[in-house]
Amino acid sequence: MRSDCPLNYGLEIFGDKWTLLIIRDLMFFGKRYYNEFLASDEGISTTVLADRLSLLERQKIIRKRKDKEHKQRIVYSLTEKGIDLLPVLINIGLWSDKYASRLNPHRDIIIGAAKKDYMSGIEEMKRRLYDIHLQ
Amino acid sequence: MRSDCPLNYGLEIFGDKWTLLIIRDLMFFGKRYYNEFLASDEGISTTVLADRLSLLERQKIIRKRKDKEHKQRIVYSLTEKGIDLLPVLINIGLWSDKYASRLNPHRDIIIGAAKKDYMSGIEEMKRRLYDIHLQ
DNA sequence: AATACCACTTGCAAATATAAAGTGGTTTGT
DNA sequence: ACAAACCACTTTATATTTGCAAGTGGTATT
Repeated sequence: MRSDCPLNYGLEIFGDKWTLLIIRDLMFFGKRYYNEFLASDEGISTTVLADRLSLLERQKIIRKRKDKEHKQRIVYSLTEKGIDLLPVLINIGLWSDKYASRLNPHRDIIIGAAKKDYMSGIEEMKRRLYDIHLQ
Repeated sequence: MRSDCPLNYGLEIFGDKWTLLIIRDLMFFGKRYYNEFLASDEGISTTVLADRLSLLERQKIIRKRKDKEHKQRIVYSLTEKGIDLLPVLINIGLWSDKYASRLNPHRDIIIGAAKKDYMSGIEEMKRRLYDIHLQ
């Protein structure tokens, strides 16, 4: 049910594991194509992926464009609204890093980017994401 | 499917709307009892509430205790692991506040607490939550 | 002693999410 | 030029989750 809580607004949109994993892939792993998302370690299904991409596009968190060279290929990228989710993802990552086992390969990409210099790290990452968004 | 990504660890646990709404109720609205959670605006069902409380307890994000005066009454509170989710919730709230309509009554409680002085606000709120946790 | 309250649990229908296979077009390789 | 492979999805069928109503075994209130 919808409510007037601002937290609930966000949770209605991305309070779902798969949605946030797609945003993670765009944000930290530089993925852009449908089949790149499909290949993620968590094993998202085509149905769920299509559903979430369409939801994210309707919410204007991501943008869909056709690749200039390959007509059948579609390029996804984060909008400003999507890029603004970086602090949310970073803080989920920092929390997980504190409470999960440290032995994993993705750790350096997500946590290393944030931990040492949290705010300036976010600014730098935002700039890079904007570049991709605007190119 | 489980993966080695630190983000995924967190999402496996609380990457679910209802779970985060319960944490919100504990964190910002001072709720402590089963029927207080049931009464939230979003209308959680008893089945889902019982399921999520048990999950959160198994993950040691919340703690269950019996009320001293009323034996049948059970008091829920956030553990340190739960309190450490504050930056996640705050940032979801800040994002929602930026992109949702501003006309809602919960806004001041969540956003007002964070926006003006973000870091020291978090520290103060953590202290209050620890007091509840330790009492 | 009866009634109300408490934190759940159970049973079941309905809604939702998911996997597996298929579709129609595009590009690649020969 | 033609077949095979690739692309981003749909469709179909099954599995899971959810909401609802009612019930449970206690405890507190009147």
